[in-house]
Amino acid sequence: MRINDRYTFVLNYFQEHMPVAETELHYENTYQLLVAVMLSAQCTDKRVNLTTPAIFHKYPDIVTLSETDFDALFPLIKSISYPNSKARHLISMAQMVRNDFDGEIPMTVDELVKLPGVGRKTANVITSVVDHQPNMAVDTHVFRVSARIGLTNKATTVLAAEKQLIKHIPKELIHIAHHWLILHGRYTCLARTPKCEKCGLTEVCKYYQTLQKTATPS
DNA sequence: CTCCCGATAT
DNA sequence: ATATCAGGAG
Repeated sequence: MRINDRYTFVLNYFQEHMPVAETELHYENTYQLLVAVMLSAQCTDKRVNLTTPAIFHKYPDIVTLSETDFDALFPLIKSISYPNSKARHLISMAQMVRNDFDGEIPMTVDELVKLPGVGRKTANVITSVVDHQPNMAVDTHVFRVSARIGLTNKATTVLAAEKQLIKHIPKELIHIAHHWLILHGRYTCLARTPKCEKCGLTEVCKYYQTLQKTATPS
């Protein structure tokens, strides 16, 4: 199957079968989204959502977050993955936004990645979700699902996967396709035990085809 | 490349 | 017991 036909099939499937794609991180503004995404590294959204209400109550904006210290913030995120790194990064991030960006969270990838704790994936999420810029954030789900269903061809790095996805997905669909891939990965195309019997993409899925070949006949 | 690093599913 | 979770820094 040609690569363009593959993309068309997958995007049409998501368009018709995926419910309204919304991020499951809870947030009410750009500041809260940035904090939530920074906390979500190697952690489930569900667990992040358990911790953010207390954080947003105690630190309602960049200024209050920039004025706190490690010992005050750490207890609020100690049950998240990598709490030490994330506590330090959150405070340093808020201080840099105040000092170098006039207190406003920047809205370009190049500026966002200068913030401590903010990498390319987080910067792509912020600019895509908040400003609808045609950027594709490649997280663990997007990377895995894209490889399995053949949207990315031999991409060994997230950057290579990002470039291929950007090249083939229409600009106006990129930010929603990002959510489609995440939700598909989270609820159907699971990392360890994918629910192929509930997936409508098996006919184009390279991973599924391989499973059929190697399956021991019963 | 390694390290960070708690909670949950399998 | 081990794999995985909206990754990033050194």
